[in-house]
Amino acid sequence: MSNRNTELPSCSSNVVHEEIVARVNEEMPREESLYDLAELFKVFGDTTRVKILYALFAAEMCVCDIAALLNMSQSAISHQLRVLKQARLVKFRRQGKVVYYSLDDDHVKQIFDQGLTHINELA
Amino acid sequence: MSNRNTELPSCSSNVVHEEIVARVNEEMPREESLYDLAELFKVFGDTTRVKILYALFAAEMCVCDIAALLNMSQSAISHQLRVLKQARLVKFRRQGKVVYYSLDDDHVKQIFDQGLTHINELA
DNA sequence: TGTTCATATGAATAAATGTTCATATATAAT
DNA sequence: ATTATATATGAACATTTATTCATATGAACA
Repeated sequence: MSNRNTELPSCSSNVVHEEIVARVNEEMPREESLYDLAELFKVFGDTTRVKILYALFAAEMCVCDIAALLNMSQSAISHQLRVLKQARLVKFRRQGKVVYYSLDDDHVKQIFDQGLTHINELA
Repeated sequence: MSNRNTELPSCSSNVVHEEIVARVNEEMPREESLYDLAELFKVFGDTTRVKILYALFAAEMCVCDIAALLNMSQSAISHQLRVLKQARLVKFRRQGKVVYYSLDDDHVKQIFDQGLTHINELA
C-alpha cells in the first residue's frame, strides 16, 4: 500500500475538472482520519471477527465458549480476540484460568445494524 | 458441574458454559448475513476506497478526477471503482469518453460517520 | 513441587488483496 | 480509416492476513 507523490495526474488535464477536484479536496477529511476509518473497517471485514462481536452483543463469553460457538480452534479465536483487543473493541476480565471477553464499545452495534440495513435493502 | 460431553471443540467441555453458548447461538444472525456484513466492511477496509467514497460524498466525479485528487494511477482507481461497483456502492454514467461515478447508496455516509465517531472518542 | 487446564503467542503456510504494467475497449475527432 | 484519449482489464508481483501447529504462560490445585 504505497502512495507515491508524483506530480500531475495520469489523464491529460483538459479532461480533469480542476474546480471540482479542488473543491472536493477541500471537503475531504484529514488523511489520518481516513486511514483510521479504513483500519477500523478492516477489523470488521472478517467473518470470524464479525461473529465474535455478534456473540459478545448477546453475552460476555470466555474464549472457550466462543471457540465452541463458532466451531473453531481456541488458537484461532485467541488470535482474533487480540486483533479486537488492539482495536479497543473488546475488553476482558480474568477469573481464575478463564478469561471473559465483552464489548468495549457502543458504536459497533449501530455500525453493524446500519450495515445489515444496507445489505437487506439490496436483497 | 454436570456436563454431557457433546463432541464440541477444543477446550475440555466442563469449562464451556453450555447454556450461554446455546442461548447466544439462538440470537446469532443467519450465517449468510454475517458473511455479507463482513464482505461489506471488507470493501470499506481500504484507504483508497474510503477516499473514493468520501470524494463521491462531495461530488460526482470522473475516473480521471479521482485519480488526480488522490494522486494515484488511473488504473488503480479503475480497479477500485470496479470493487465499489460490484458492491453496488457506486453507479456511473457515460458521457462521451468520460465515465462519471457517483454514490448509489444512502447508508454509507451514516456508517462512515458512526465509524468516525468511534475513532474520535478513542482519541 | 508438579500437574492440569484455559489462554496466549511465535513461526510457518496458504490464500487474498492492491498496485503496476501492458494492453484492450469504446468514443470522438480528423 | 486513422488517431487520440478516457476507461477497463488481465497478469504479475509484493504485501497482508487468517489459520494451524507447537509451545509458552499463568492460575488452580493435589
